[in-house]
Amino acid sequence: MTTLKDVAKLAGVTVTTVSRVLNNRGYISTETRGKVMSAMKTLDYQPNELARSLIFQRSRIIGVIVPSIAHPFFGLLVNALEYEAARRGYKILLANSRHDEEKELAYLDMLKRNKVDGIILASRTTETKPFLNANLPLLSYDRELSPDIPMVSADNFEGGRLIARHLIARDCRNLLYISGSSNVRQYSNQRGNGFLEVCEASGRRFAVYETEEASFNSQQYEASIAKALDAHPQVDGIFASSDVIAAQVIRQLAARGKKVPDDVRVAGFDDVQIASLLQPALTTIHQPVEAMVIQMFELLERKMKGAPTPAKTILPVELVVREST
Amino acid sequence: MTTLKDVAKLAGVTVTTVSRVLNNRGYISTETRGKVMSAMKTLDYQPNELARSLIFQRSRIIGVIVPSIAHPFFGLLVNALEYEAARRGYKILLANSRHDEEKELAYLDMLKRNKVDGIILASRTTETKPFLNANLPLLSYDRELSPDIPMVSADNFEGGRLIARHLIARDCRNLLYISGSSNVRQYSNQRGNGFLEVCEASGRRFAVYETEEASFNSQQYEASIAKALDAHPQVDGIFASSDVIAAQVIRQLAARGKKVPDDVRVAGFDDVQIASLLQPALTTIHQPVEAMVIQMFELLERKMKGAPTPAKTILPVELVVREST
DNA sequence: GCTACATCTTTCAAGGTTGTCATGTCCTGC
DNA sequence: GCAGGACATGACAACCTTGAAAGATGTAGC
Repeated sequence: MTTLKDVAKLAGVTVTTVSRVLNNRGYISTETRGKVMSAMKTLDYQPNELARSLIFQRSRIIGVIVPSIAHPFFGLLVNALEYEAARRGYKILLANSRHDEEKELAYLDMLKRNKVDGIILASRTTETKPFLNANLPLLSYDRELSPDIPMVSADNFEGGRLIARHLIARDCRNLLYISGSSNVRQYSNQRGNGFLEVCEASGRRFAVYETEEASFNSQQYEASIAKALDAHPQVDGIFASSDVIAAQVIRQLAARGKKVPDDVRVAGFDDVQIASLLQPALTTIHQPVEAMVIQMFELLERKMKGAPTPAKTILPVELVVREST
Repeated sequence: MTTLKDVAKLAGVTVTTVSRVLNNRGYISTETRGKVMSAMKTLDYQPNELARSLIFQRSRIIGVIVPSIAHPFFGLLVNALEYEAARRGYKILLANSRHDEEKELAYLDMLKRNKVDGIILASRTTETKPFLNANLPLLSYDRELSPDIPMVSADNFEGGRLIARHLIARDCRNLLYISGSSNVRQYSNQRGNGFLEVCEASGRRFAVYETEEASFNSQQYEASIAKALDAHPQVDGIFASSDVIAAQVIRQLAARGKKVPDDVRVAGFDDVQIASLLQPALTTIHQPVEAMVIQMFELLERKMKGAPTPAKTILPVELVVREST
């Protein structure tokens, strides 16, 4: 590995001078600058970020904790996060908690040891104390953890209302909400609340089904969906709390001989890739991923400066009407 | 931030002694150990990995360069990578190249500056020199870059053969291969070669369609698929080079009034989540993600030790028969 | 001829940790 | 009564970089 010392020796100056050239600071003669530059080039010198981080007490690394990067929505989110991070000169250290509380805390420790400049938590912790004590710029996606931890989220409530109004406009009379799981702290539960509020106001028949915790983790919802459909054979409008669940709903409807959208209209949430790949393509709510990600960095940087931050930032969603309704 | 110094002061010893306790090295009296331990606890001390990395000249960070983490297959791959990394005490620094050669090289530099212990390259570079000169444990997924850069890949050739044989067994007479793109260096082109080899041997009619470079990047293949289907209205068996393309093929077949699998049988490749969510669920080739990932770390660790590594490691695939064939 | 200042470079300490070597005490064995 | 080892801790340099301060040179102004 070539270091400043090597460059300095080759250029016949001290390391400080090389550092000066590197950082364009203080007085340097054009002659010296030239010698140093060419020495850097011949040795293919790369500054050691570890050493710089140690001095500056900042690593420009952001830790991102997600349940699983294999989940299509988190793939979308982290993709945008990484893009915005690179644009702002940050790097992303990735951690998959697998919904495991213990792993999550272990990752928190790991990120602290690695002196990340901030953490974006998109996983579903129940234990908030360690995060509060972390003494690190921290924010969460879609989780209300504490007033001190700003949350960024899509307007789930409005999303739910948009879907309900849309299904009602399509003349659905028997509505059903199939939810992935209902962690109290998850702001995404609001999508159900918004949906139900409109249903209730409309005077139409509606029902709610929740899948079990375990099935949420494995993303296997078959049994719960079957139960919901069995209990409501007359249903003609379904709102699934995610596109993945909606896809499974459509499959099970097909197995029962029901056609989408003719017999039953189905909508999802998230607008991940499968939504447009399904046959019929899925009506869904588009989460403003880019806007959320930009907001996350704004908030993190504000926290780094010690500036106050809003407890909640809710960004507007969009109804995407496709073929399934 | 609490450092060794703080702990030492509180425990009434020197930093060396604290370091000793921390690393269980050398002689330490039980009394001192106790004092140090409790001091570490009260101060909630976390060793600074930046400083350790600087000394040990190893960061235990692995850089992973993928085209896009939003692509479902790379989501699957990176998920497994991160899991295996954590198991072995490594962390993952994520980089999305977005198929951009320039970004890829910028990321390489970034990873070098950050002193990663190794790089896993799952992106499609054409410029290999900088990577060869990187002087870093490096390996690639699915790309034959150079004999010095070990490649890990699924047995794409065999996968293509399995699909061809399966379609033929299902009595398809007019076969079609729709490929995502054909970068010469991509080993995954072998899936087409395997498919075509069997087609040829069978004496059946078959054809090949390639989507354009640009459409590969955006994952929008509509136009190419339409062209392929228009040119071959009599086709009854299609092998798409990825599940995402297969999904779009199924959509377009439906638009043309063709039923899958009754009129046309369709198979994909990768076995990502959509394969089982589609209606009908997709027959596909399962890539041995876990095995590949384990192999990648084995190879990286071998490279770190300076041990020789095989140029290619091809792992067996599996035919997953679902409803679309 | 001297001061004052601008220009250029070096010396030294620091960031948090670890490894080497030195120092010191105590015990065992002859 | 003392050598030789086991045990226990400390001082210091090192990893690579940066910043402050000091030193060195040149030059303009009086």
